[in-house]
Formats: sequence, C-alpha cells, structure tokens
Amino acid sequence: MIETRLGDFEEVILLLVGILGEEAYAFRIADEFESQTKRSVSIGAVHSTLTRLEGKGFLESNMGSATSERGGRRKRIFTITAYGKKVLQNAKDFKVSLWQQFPTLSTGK
Amino acid sequence: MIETRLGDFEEVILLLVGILGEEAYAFRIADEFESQTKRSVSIGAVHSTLTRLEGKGFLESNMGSATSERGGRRKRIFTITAYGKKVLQNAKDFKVSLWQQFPTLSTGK
DNA sequence: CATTTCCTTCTAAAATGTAGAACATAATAG
DNA sequence: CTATTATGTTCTACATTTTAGAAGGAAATG
Repeated sequence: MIETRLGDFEEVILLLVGILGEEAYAFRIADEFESQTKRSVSIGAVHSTLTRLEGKGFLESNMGSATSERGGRRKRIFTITAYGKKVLQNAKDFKVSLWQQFPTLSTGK
Repeated sequence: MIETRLGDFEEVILLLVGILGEEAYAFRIADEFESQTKRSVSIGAVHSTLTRLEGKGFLESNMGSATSERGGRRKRIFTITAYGKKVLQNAKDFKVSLWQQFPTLSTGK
C-alpha cells in the first residue's frame, strides 16, 4: 500500500517529468507548466518540488552529458521511478473514482 | 478565467461535499473520507478546510434544521457553489489532459 | 579572460494540510 | 430540572507544501 502524500503541484510536476522524458529538467518543466497551464511559475518553485519528489523516491536524477552543444551550466535530468509511477496511478484511480460518484462531473469532456 | 488555487486535500473535500449532498457536514465528510481513502483524518483538518473553501467562494453553508431528530449540536450543511463546480471541472479537465499525454498512465483502470 | 547564456542552489515567506483540545447544544434518564 | 450522553463545531498550534526571486556555477565564444 502507498502511504506517502502527493501534493497537487507535486503531482503535476511528476506528470510533466513523465511527459517530457529526456527533456525533463527544471527550466524546461517550468516552460511546459506555463504553456499547459497559462499560469506562471517561478523556477524556484519547480526546483524545490523536484528536490522533494526525489527525496520521496518518486524521481531520480543525473546531470546531463558533459559535452553540451550550447553554453551554460549542465542540466539535471529527472526520471520517474517505478514507485513514482505507482503513486501517480493510485492518485489517478482515486480521483476517477470520486468523479464517477459526482453526477454533474461524470460526463467526460 | 479561474485564478484561485485548489489544494489536493481541498479538492477531495470539495468533491465529497458534492457526492454527499444533504449529508455534507464535517463529521460525515470525515467518515466518508476515511472509508474512501483508508486513511484517517482529524475532524479539525476537515473543518478548517471547509471553512477555507467557503471563504474562497467554492462552498456555502447553513445550519441544519432546528428540529433535529437526535440529540447533539446542529449540523452545518455545506453545498457547492456554481463557482466551486467550475473550479472542480477545470481541475478535472487539466488532469485528464495531462494523463492523456503520459502514455503509461493513459490506459483507463 | 570578460561576457553572455543556460541552469541550479539557497533563502524566505505565504498558503495548505493536520491534529486535538475546548466548547456548544439537544435529548433523555432519573 | 439537572446530570449525562451523544453529536458537532470552533479554536489553537504546528508541519508540510507551494511560491518567488536572489545568488551563484559552468560552458561557449569573441
């Protein structure tokens, strides 16, 4: 059974890491968040969340290849762990179950 | 456009109010939360969340009928506002959209 | 090697989430 | 009528998440 709590923003970030794959590093994630949400986030918000998710075992990370094409600091690339996926799946199942019980919302978009 | 933030726990409580209808008062909601989640909550957690949700305009409340059948204090019954429903719908649409973009999760349960 | 660009780490504060004690009210036994 | 019991709410306090932005690190290039 899964115990660990997953905040709302945390869930979205976790999902974005899954969606972005190789491109899952803080700056890119923040961009993606803004484009999908139409809401702005600070880079700090994304970073602290990523760090927390890694601490909980939902994510892993490693620094991008030493030979970057472009200048600038190396990227830290994040990947979802199997555990992270499980947590995401659980959260999804729970939400879906609640929505089904709420008539007005049950109609799929 | 909807601006206000909706936390994770807040969303679940809001949903439970919708699901419980006439029965949506703190004690009952806490019970329902526990039975659906298998996780325990304190009554205080539920109350402060309900109050916050009401402050944001997602919920309304009024004291239950003066003539209660059983002893005890009167219940405060909560109802979702149209605005609350809209927020819920938005949150749902966003989540569904993210899930669809994450292959591994897209398979409905 | 100074500058630009790209990205992370650190610091701090506001909002949410959580628990439990204290308090209020109604029914009813005696 | 008042002590007791059952049912709920309010209040107090603190932990965790969420959020912003400043500070700093590293690679490319003129």
